[in-house]
Amino acid sequence: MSRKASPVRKQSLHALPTEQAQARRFGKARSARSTAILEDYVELIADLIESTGEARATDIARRLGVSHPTAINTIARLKREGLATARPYRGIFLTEKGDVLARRVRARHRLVLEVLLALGVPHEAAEADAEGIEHHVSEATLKAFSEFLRGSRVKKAS
Amino acid sequence: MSRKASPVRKQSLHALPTEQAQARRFGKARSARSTAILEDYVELIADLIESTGEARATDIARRLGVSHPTAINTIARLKREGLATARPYRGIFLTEKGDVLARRVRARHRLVLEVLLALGVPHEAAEADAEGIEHHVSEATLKAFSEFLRGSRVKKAS
DNA sequence: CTTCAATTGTAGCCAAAGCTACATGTTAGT
DNA sequence: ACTAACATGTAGCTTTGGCTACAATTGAAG
Ligand SMILES: [Mn+2]
Ligand SMILES: [Mn+2]
Ligand SMILES: [Mn+2]
Ligand SMILES: [Mn+2]
Repeated sequence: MSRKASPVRKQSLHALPTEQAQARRFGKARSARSTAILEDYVELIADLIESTGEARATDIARRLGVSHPTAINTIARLKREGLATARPYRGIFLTEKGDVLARRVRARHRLVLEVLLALGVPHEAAEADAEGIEHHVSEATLKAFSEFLRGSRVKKAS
Repeated sequence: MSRKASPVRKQSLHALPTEQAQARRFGKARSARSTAILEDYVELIADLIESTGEARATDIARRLGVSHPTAINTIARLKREGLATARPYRGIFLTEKGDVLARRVRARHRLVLEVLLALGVPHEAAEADAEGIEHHVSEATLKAFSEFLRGSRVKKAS
């Protein structure tokens, strides 16, 4: 490739996409990867507040399985990005923006999990995989997922 | 939470998993994230070699949408991890280990893509989302996916 | 055989995520 | 009121994955 004028151009069964298309796709995956952690944090903070009344930095660290300085660093990033605030020794709080994001992320998480379960993925694998997959699901895919679930719920009820 | 003996422990509709379970899940997602880029590179290198005869660093960079030093850096990591070798001005080559990984990754990529399409996700969204999702799909999920596809192929043939 | 464009490499920067080790602050219980 | 356990914060390090700018090498075409 490159300078060499492509010689025979043997076509394989799975042809490559154009450079531009492929770069666009990889770029989307990269940007999803870079927001994945923020999403996990706001979702977890919302969950903790809802189920225990507060979200403390150490609890967040333990649930994520990271050291507490790591959690504190990331929480600082949340603050910088206007997603959260903190009152020391009193826990972490979501801003309006953070709360909106948390709701979206939570809805997506549940939907992905339900689809995996509906496809017959065993419970624990579904839970674990959903934690990663959720960050890479576009609106279009979300819509397809919820329509698929509507369908399979109808089928189950018959 | 934390020191405070949990008072009423009001149960919500979606109870939290245990700390250990949740930490295990997040840990898996983190480790998948850290290998995602390696996987994309070996897959792309295999694709380029198969369809054009060689995989040059600049072509890889263009297709990924990153600068060429970034690609070269990551290729250095591939070499360090024993996945690839390079002959300057002659392209990148996969080691046996790299080739094994590339095959697995490619199979997974196709399967994820097919499942998304079967669920009714529009083509371009499916292609883009698959690029991210593929790195977070466990063996168990893969198995469920291929069984689901077998089912839907049968249904289509009826 | 020369040249010049393309490829490859190097240097040096940045931010994000992770870590350990240590320091400081709070508060629950006695 | 004290104090010890726990929460929080700080310092300083690493690796990864980005970038730009510049340098060096190669080889295709004239
Ligand atoms: Mn997640
Ligand atoms: Mn989640
Ligand atoms: Mn990918
Ligand atoms: Mn892929």
